[in-house]
Amino acid sequence: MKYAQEDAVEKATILFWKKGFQGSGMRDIQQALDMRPGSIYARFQNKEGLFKLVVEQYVAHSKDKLQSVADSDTPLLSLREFFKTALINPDELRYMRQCLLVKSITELELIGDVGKKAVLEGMVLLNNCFANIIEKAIETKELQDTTPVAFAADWLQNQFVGLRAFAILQTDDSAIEKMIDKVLYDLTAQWPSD
Amino acid sequence: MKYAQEDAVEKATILFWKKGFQGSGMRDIQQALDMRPGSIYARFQNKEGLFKLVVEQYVAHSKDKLQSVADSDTPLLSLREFFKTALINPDELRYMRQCLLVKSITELELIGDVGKKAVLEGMVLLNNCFANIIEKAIETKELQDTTPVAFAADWLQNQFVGLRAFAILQTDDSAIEKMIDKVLYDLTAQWPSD
DNA sequence: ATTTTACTTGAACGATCGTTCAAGTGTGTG
DNA sequence: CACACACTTGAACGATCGTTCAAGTAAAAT
Repeated sequence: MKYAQEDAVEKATILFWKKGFQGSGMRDIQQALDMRPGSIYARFQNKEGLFKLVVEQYVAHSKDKLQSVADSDTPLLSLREFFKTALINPDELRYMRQCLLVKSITELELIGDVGKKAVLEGMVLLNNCFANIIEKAIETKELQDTTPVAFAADWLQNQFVGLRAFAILQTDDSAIEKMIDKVLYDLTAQWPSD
Repeated sequence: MKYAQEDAVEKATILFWKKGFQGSGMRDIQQALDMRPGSIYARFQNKEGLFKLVVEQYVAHSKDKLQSVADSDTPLLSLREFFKTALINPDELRYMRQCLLVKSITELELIGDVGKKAVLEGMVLLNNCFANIIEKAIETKELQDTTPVAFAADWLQNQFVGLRAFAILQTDDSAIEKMIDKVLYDLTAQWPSD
C-alpha cells in the first residue's frame, strides 16, 4: 500500500508542477490519481495535505540530487551537469524547468498554513544543500577559501531560480548552456566585501 | 472618463499583483474597483481583457523607469538605485517585490491567449530596455565594449527575476543590497566566450 | 425634444470548486 | 464466523466561479 501512496504522490506532483496548487482542481487530481474523492480525503486529509506530501517528496528528491553533487570529487563540474539536466529537457517535460517551490511561492497567499510551511521549510533545506556544495568545492580547491559560504549559497539558489525562469521561455538550448557557464564563472569570481 | 479607467486599471493591478490572475476572483475585482459586474464587462470585455490592460500598463510603466535608467549619465549607478527601490520597500508594499510578469508566467497555462500574449510581449519589450541600458553603459565606459549586449540583457533580466524571488522571502534588507552589489560586479566582469 | 450612446445596476445563470457522507468492499485479527 | 479496520465508491452538499442580461441613468448627437 505504501508503494501505491508514493505512486499517487508522484502523479500529483506532475499535476501541481504543471498547473500549480490553485490551478489543480480536485477533479483533475481525481483523474490523475485515478481515485475517487472519498479515497483521496481518507488518505490525504484534503487537497492541502496531498500538496504537503508532494512538496516534501519533491524537496527530498531535490536534496538527494544536490547531495550527490556535493559528494562528487569535482562538485562544481557536477553542479554544471545538474543545472543542465534540470534546465534542458525534452518539450513534454518542459514544465519541470520551473521550480515547483518557486512556483508555489508565487501563490503562497492562496495556500493554507500547512502547505506554506512545507514550501518555506523546503527552501531552507535546499539552501543548506547549496551551502554544502560550496563548502565541498572549497575543500577540493575548485573555489577560493575566501568564498563567503552562506552568502554564496543564497546567491546560487537565486541563480537557479533566475535560470529556471529563463529556461521556461527559452527555445534555444545553447543560450541556456551559455547562461549556466556565466553562473559558474561568477561563482568562482570575486565577492563583494562587507 | 479616461482617468477613471486608468484609476480602475491601477486598482486591478494591485489585486493581480498580490493574488495573481487565477487567485483574483471577479468578486474581488468588483470590490477593488467598486464597480458592478455589468460595468466591468461593458468596459473591459471580461476578466482577461482587464488583465491584458493591467499587464500593458505595468509594462509601459516599467519601460519608462528602465528608459530613464538608460538616459542617465551613469546608467549603471542608476541601475543599482532602480534595483534597490524595486526590491526594498516597506512591508505593506512587499507584494511589489515579485515581478507581475514573472508571477504571471508561472500561471501562463491558466490564462487565455490574449493575456498570455500580453505577458510574453511584455517580457520581450522589457528585455529590449535592459539591452538599451547595457548599450548606454558601454558608451559611458562603465562597461567594456566587449560586453555581449544581447546576452548580457538576457542575463540582467534573469538576475532581476532571481533577485525578486530572493527579496520576497528575505527579511534582511542588507542581504538584498549585497546581492545587488554582486550582480553589478558580475555585470562588469568577464563573459564566457562562444 | 428625441434618439443614440456609453455606462450603470443587481439579480441570476450554469459550471465548477473543495468537501462530506452513507454505504460497500476486501483483508487481517480475535 | 464475526468483528474491526483501512480503504473504496459516487452522489450530493453549499460556496464560489466567470459571465449574462433586462432594465435604468445621464449626457451627447441629431
